[in-house]
Amino acid sequence: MKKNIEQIVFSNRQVQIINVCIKLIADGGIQNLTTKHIAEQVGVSEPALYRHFKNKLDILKAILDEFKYTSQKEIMQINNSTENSLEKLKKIFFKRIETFCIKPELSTVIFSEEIFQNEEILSEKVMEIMQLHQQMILKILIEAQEKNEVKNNIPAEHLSILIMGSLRLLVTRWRMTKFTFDLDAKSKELWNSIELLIKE
Amino acid sequence: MKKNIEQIVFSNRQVQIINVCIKLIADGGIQNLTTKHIAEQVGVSEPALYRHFKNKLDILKAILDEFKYTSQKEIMQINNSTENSLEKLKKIFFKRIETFCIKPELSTVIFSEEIFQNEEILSEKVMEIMQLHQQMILKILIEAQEKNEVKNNIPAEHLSILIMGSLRLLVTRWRMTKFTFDLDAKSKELWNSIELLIKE
Amino acid sequence: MKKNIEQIVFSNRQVQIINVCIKLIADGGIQNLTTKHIAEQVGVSEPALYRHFKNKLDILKAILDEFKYTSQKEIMQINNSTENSLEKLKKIFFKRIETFCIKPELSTVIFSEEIFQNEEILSEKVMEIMQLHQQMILKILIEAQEKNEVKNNIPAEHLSILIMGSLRLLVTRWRMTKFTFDLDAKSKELWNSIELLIKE
Amino acid sequence: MKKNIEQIVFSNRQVQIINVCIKLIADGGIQNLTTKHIAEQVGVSEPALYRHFKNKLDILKAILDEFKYTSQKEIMQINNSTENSLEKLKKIFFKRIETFCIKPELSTVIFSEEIFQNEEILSEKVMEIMQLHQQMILKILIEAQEKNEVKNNIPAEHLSILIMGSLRLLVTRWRMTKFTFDLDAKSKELWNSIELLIKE
DNA sequence: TATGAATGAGTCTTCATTCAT
DNA sequence: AATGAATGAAGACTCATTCAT
Repeated sequence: MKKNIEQIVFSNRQVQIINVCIKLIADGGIQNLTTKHIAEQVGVSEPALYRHFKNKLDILKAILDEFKYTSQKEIMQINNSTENSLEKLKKIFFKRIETFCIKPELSTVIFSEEIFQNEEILSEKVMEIMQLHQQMILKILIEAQEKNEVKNNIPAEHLSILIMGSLRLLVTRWRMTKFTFDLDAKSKELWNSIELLIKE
Repeated sequence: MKKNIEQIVFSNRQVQIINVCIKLIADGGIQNLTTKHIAEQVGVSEPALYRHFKNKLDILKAILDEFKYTSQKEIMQINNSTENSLEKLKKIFFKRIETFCIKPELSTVIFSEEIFQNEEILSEKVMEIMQLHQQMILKILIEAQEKNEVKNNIPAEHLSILIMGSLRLLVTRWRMTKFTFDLDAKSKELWNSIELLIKE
Repeated sequence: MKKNIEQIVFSNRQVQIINVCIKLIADGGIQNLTTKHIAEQVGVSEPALYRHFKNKLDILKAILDEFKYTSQKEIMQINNSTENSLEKLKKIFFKRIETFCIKPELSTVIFSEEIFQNEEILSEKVMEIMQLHQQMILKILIEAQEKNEVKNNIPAEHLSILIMGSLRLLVTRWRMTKFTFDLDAKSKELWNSIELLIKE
Repeated sequence: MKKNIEQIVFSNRQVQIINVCIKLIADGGIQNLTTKHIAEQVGVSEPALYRHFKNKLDILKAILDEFKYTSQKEIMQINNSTENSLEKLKKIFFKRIETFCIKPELSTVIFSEEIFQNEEILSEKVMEIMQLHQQMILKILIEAQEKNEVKNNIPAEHLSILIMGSLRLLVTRWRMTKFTFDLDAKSKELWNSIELLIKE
């Protein structure tokens, strides 16, 4: 919010590599992300990867930058709309769900902070992404409480943890059951319950 | 619940190795868990490890088995007490928090399902552990609803996701901020809010 | 005879590796065939070997395939000639001797079935090679008996064992005396005796 | 013949270890002969083996010494009998077959000179054993030729190669077909053919 | 832009052997 | 006579990366 959103431009090949990497991590964890596997999946030789990224670390950075950029844009857009606060929260909630429905592998990568804890620079980026969401949701929740759209007797921070925590856990369960249930439907039901609970 | 709890006995050395491994994973992710590092931290040569575990996979299995065994015991004990249902939930909630306060590294390992997704047998164990908790909490929540200790207009499953999801997210934030805030205090506040929300 | 001869193409490096391996086995047995030694003798690093063969087993397979292919070709060629049967036998006999004279190390590898008994797939290949020779020699011997070139009162199978057995033992002695006698000369003398014995 | 036969005394445990080793080599080649496997099969711990043999090399020496001692005794006995020369040859021939019939694994070890070529001291012992047999057979063959029991127009050395070579090959085939044919019967038939060929 | 060949550093694991008990 | 614990050396193989073409 403080920093400007940096426009990121990736070449087609870079985007392809990023997506292949997300899939590889989703499939077999960070240990599955080897240059050999990436090259195989992309359909080029290993050295070719180095034309597009300086090294493996740079690919991981790119994954996070891409995600950060996209979700930042989405969140901003929702926040700048004229809807009421509760509606904004709902939109953010479902935007995330939508992202994962479209690209399920992403959920594995984004919610596995462990993957990026090896490198200072990566774990910082993960923190940034988490805070980005958290602060925006907190801000909107406080607005909502001020406008009496949401209960006042619960600290906004706790509401934020409840909402995002349950979103994360639902997605985690979806992922662990190999995406076998309908995340879209389940998340709508969950949101209804959340609304019921937090609304004044 | 269906299966009997299997008693697991690990030698001193095995327990030491298990703990070293948990620390290594917490420090630098699964990629940091190499036989070289384990041996260094334990203070023996690499081959010596193979006297105590068949191979690396067996150590990871042991970590999960240990945790499963311990939390199963705790949960059973709480469930068999004569307290009311809400009190039981609270006890389970704080028991988990306590476990992580005592051994913070464990939180990294236990909530990073990604670590274990490489191997079928490990991800199955992770699923078992998750289901163990989930099912017990669900059961207690339903009892609580029947006894009107907890709101009836929200599906128990959603309440379960809210409770466990927020617990997980709080712990995750604690971990990502390098254990710099007082988890014990924060969790108590969070629980108060949860109670406020879900009580009739 | 039933199956077609499969053309095998090995790169220069592959051929070099194969030959180095044959030498290493001849020098110090299968226990001497380590990736370290192979790499040293080839003059590359150990990992480089894996660019040319999937693993060590594949190198051993290649050794046998190469030999099988070569001797199959030779035998076929001799068999398809218009010479009389005894002459064919002689040609096959001396062809094998010639092969070993040119590449003495090969004798160690080829007659040491023990080397390959570790792996099902290798011992099968060894069997194939043995049967290939045996069946052809048997066929020619039976023809020879029918044409009265060779004694009829001895089963062809026994003659085959006598011929191939003595060839093998002569080569084994040559090998065990570190190739110090003139195999070429000795084998000619031996063949004369064999002819004297088996001719009508 | 020149040297005296050295009496060798092995303890029960030593004999057990020797036999286990022979089986292990027969089963999976020299690479299968590890202290771990030996200990497992004997039913003791690895260090216990070192109470009975100085090291692994000493076990291999013992295998060869045992075999040498036994066959030396047998051969001497046969040679000292009053039978005619051809009969002696036959006895030696069948004595070896009998040995293998009783202890099939031995055939793998004894005819796989490659196993012992790693160590000078072992390959020397193998040579000694081979020469022991060869020289005795040669001596008897020459006697037989002098007494006109056997053809004179073939060098005794060639007859020796034919006899021992075919014995070896028959046994090798028996071994490679996993001892599935009746070696005893087949060897009798083979000997008949040999006699037919070499008798005057 | 791409690749075939290569490699130093490191992976997990097994080897024969020793030592204190 | 035997073992539990340990280890230096070595085993096969993989890693990310470089370089010449």
